[in-house]
Amino acid sequence: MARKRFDDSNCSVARALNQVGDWWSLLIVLHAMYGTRRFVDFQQELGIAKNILCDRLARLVENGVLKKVDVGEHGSRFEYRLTEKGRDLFPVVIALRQWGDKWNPAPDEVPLDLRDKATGQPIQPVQVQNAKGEPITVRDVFVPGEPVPGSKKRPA
Amino acid sequence: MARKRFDDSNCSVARALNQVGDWWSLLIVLHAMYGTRRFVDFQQELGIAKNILCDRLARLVENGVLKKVDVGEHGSRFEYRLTEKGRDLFPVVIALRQWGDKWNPAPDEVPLDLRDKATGQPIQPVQVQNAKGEPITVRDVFVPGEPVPGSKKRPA
DNA sequence: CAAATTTGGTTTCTTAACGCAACTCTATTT
DNA sequence: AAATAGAGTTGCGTTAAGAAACCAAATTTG
Repeated sequence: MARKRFDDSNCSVARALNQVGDWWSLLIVLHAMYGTRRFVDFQQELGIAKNILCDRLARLVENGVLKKVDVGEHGSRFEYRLTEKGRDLFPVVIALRQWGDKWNPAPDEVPLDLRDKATGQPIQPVQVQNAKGEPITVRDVFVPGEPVPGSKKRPA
Repeated sequence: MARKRFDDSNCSVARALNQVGDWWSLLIVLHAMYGTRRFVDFQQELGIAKNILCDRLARLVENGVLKKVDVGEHGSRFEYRLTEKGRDLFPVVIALRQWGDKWNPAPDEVPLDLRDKATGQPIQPVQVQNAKGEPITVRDVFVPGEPVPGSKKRPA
């Protein structure tokens, strides 16, 4: 996070970025979705400094993305698990993953083969869809009440 | 951006975050999707410092998300427009927007009413879908070749 | 034509965040 | 009882973010 806070911004994207918009938070959420739950595992998998990890986990818990669960088990006492709010970031993370795979592919990396447990089939690319379920782009949409974007510059 | 670079990370999410994962970049892309193109407009709409805006625009151009177009027009010489790569962030931005609207609603803000130009109908929530087009959650997927996430901790 | 403005950008300087390493504290294993 | 692991905290140096001032070219204004 930077110094500029957007908690009170009137833009929900800005507020969302305020919660998960820094370097590490989304990666933590990503790994949490992959099944990581414990402090040391996050630390080793991400290669993140411990104090930063502390800070990010605390903030994610504070924002309701993760919950801290006390598990009194063989030396490991806490687990960080996704809340519903956190799990709801699934489309965001997957969309970002697919974007990265498409536009910045690594030669030595397979482009994420996520599959449906029920069917074993690969998932579809995340896309924005209209009411009929057809994929649409940024050029196909408008915000009612505003001049159509692209035709003319917005007043402010 | 922070000091730790992920250009060479073997995770495409990390690499994606390397390009648009800081505070401002995604907001710039968002506003570009709303139709903003000129330096001063970005600056005023976002309330961003000019040097940071310079830096972010340059980086986004460098990464192929925006392109800088010289338009010799009444004192404004450049426009920053989305490339296809940039427009392809549409699902990411919308998913993030919808997540923010859902989980951090602002009392005085309407939760984004994006509509299809063709039909005038609102768009659907961005979701991850299986091969049949059914929405699925993080719990419904697995990565082939790995132990099923959630059942047991991954080796690394 | 000269002065003020606009646009896009650079420089300077302060402040805050990042990252490493070392240290702490509790619980567990040996 | 000593050693180890998990989960942090503290200190400190490095680096990036941010505000504000300054710059230069083109444009508008008077």
